[in-house]
Amino acid sequence: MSRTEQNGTGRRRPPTIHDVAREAGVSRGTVSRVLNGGHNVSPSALDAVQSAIHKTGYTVNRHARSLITGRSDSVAFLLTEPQERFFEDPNFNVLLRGCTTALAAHDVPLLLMIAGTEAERRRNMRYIAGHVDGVLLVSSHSGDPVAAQLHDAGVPLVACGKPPGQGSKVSYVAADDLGGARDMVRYLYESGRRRIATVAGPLDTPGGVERLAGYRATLAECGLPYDEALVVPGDYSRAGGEAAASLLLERAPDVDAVFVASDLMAQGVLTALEKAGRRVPQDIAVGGFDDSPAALAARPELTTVRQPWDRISSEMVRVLLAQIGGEDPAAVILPTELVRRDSA
Amino acid sequence: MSRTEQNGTGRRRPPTIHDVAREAGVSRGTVSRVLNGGHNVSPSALDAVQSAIHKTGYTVNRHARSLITGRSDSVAFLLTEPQERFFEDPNFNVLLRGCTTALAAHDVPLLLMIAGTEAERRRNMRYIAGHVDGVLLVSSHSGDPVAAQLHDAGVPLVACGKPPGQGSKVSYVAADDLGGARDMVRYLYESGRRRIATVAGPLDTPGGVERLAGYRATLAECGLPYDEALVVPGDYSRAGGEAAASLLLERAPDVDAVFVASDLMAQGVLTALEKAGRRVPQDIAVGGFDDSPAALAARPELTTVRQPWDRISSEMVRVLLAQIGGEDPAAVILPTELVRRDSA
DNA sequence: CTGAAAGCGCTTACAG
DNA sequence: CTGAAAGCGCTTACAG
Repeated sequence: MSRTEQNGTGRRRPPTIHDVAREAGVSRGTVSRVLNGGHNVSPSALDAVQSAIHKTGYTVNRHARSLITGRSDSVAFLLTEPQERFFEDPNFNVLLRGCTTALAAHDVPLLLMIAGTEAERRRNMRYIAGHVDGVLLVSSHSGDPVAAQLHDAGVPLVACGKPPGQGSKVSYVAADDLGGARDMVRYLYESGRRRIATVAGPLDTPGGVERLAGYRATLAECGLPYDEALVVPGDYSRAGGEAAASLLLERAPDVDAVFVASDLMAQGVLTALEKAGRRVPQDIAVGGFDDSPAALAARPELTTVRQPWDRISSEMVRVLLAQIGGEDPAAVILPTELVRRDSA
Repeated sequence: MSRTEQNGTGRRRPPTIHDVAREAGVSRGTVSRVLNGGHNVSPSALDAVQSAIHKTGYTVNRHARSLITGRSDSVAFLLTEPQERFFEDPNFNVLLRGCTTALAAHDVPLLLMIAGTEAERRRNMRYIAGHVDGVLLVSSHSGDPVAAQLHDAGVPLVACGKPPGQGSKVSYVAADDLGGARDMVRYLYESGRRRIATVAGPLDTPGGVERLAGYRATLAECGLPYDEALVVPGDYSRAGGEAAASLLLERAPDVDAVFVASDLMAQGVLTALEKAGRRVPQDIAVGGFDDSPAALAARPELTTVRQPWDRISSEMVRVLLAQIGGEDPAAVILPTELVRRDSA
């Protein structure tokens, strides 16, 4: 039975470097050199090998390569979020798809790992060390030890958003939360609003903190007083936004604008305002954050702050691959953009 | 430098089967036998190896194992949907998470592959053959050739929903779409509705066809006439549902119930009915399909047909792993359940 | 039940 | 620029 014939299982035995070498009339070492950049290979040998590769349909056996290089040429996308948030929040999809696509361009497969429970987290950590070249980490809890653990284990890592309490040892990519919040609040001010409230994100997440800081700083810049009654914390969920808005209307019935720290919460805010009989934007202007699919699904469509998800995911991938290649960690902050629609 | 000391890169050199064998005082072959089920190993050797594994912190090098076994011990989750649907439809998240978790229980990593374009599809197909033991396929287009291609390439495969035109050669797991539609339509009938319309799914998808068939059959069983004016096709998107409902109100203003083939479309239907000033469920009852997170986000909350996503994903994984292990393809149909909430 | 040995497909000094 | 050779960490007949 020749090497390329059917074997018993119905799968063909794929060609190896040896088949290519024989076909090209060179040694296996030369074929390998061609595969790895073509350095120290004569033009004629290069040519012969390339057409032999084409003719045989050869593709490298990654297991054999990984065994010797010690690299897996794959990357994990590790999500440490409770189940509900992953299902509800469209931002994760955008990010996951962006990273998958950006990695595919480098021929690097993405292993999806989800750690909703402590047991899953341990299992994933065990797998990561030694099976994956690096990790794209999506996690927002300040209590989450996974960034520190991965860093300590020497695993190349880039987080989406600044991991709390990691100083600058860990790479991350984030939008300019503070600047985005500032743009929105200034926009509300310039459209004549003077009682501007905010539904904040969780204050144990860097994004939540920064957006609130941007709100507060801009109020000061505009000469508006900071009124604690106008600040309500949220949890990035739709239901949380609705509850926050109800509370807000109770505490400050004269509010004329709300900056909401996420589009999903803003959807909840819209629901609460509608129930309360307040018109948006006539009575109360509502500004969101993210420009996620939720912004377009909302009624009215949300004026919001766009996070550049495509760039966030491609930068995460770029920084991670660089780090796997030996570069030092880096933090990347990307600008946001105010998107005007109907809610403010 | 001993084998377990730091090397230059800050990573430790992980223990190998050789370290375990030395520690346990047996040969590497015996260690390997323990690793692969412990057959033909004496109790005392088993014991020595197990504690040596524990002591050294040994984990198998999957690359070395794969090189020799020819298996990768990994599985691809291949999504061939246009970008928008993946972002909008929460069903994908539920399925993706379910499969990830079910595979994790078998220590099998999931490679996420997304093929939105023809180029991505080709790249993924090239990667799959030889790098992955099997594929979980999520794709609904009747024109999609990927199921046939994978099958022809001899790659173990299980689809979510019956792949169009594949006979019974390809394994799949699906909900009982026809039965679910029947339950809903019968429920609407029994609550007194007599002008029951439907917003159907795409008719080039098996789910769309089956749910429509269930609608039609139940009408007949209830002695209601089949009126083409009451049947509007949709595309599983929210916007499509809204458009369909507008059209429906125009064609049949006396409609008193709508069975909508997906929750996301049902959200759009609710929006259109609200705009038209129709109360739900008083004037018009609305029944959805999926029991996705969209059903709970809708106002009023949707009465719908639950697809058992947890079981669908775990069955997909079970059937795929069985097939990788040599079993024949199989089709699995899972029962649905009517979930009563506020919209009908 | 066990060990010695071959070999999976590749990369990489090494010597020329 | 090139080939011969060692070796990555494992599994699996084979002989005992």
